Amino acid sequence: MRLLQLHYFIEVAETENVSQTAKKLHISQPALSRSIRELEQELGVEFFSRNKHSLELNPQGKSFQHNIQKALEMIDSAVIDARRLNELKGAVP
Amino acid sequence: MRLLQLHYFIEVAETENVSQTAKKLHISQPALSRSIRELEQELGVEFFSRNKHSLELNPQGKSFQHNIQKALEMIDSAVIDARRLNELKGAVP
DNA sequence: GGAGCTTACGTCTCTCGTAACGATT
DNA sequence: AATCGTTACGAGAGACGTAAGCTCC
Repeated sequence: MRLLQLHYFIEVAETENVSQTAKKLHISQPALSRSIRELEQELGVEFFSRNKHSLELNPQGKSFQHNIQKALEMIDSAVIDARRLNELKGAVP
Repeated sequence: MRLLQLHYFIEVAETENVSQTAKKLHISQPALSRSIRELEQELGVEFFSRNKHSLELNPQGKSFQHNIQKALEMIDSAVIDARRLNELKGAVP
C-alpha cells in the first residue's frame, strides 16, 4: 500500500472515471487503472463495481474513501505543524 | 513521502536508536538511517537532533510522531472497516 | 576498542508510459 | 465508430544490503 495509491483512489472515487482523473493527475490511464486494481488486490477488497466499461463506487469503497480522506488530511496537517515548529525554531529569546 | 517511511519514523522516534530499531524491523541499519534522513530532507524539517553518534527527538519530531501515529492508526482502521463490509457483502437476505 | 550513525556502490525490484486489446454504448 | 477500462512489454527510477568511514563513550 503506497501513499500515492491512496491519493489516486480518492480522486477516482470522486469522479468514478479513470480517464478523466488520469488527465487531471497528469499520469497515463493504464498507470492509474493499475494502481487502483493493485490496491484492491493487496487489501483483498473491491472498492468499485465493474462492468468492464465503467466504474461505480460500492459501500466498501465509500467507507474507505471517507476514512482515508481524513487520514490523508491528518498527514498533511502533521507536515504543516512540523514545518511551523521548524520555522519558530530559535525564535524564543 | 512513503508510507513505510512514516512507519519507520514512528519506530525510531520511540527508541531514538537506529541500530536497535533496524534489528526489530528486520532491515539494515543504513537503509533505516537513509529512510529517516530522506523523509526529513523531503519535508524540509529535522526531526532529530544529531551529534554524529546519537539521535534525540526534538519538538518538531515529537509533534510529527504524535500526529502521524494517529493518521497511521486511522489508515489501519479504514482497511479493517472496508474488509468487514466486504465480508458482510451479500449477507443481507 | 566497541557501539552507533552516515556515505558509496552494485543489484534488484517496482512503477511508469507506449502500444495493443476487449467491451460497451 | 467512439469511448472507456484492462493487459503486455520495455525502460527508467528507486530501495535495499554489503562494505567502508567517521565519531563518541
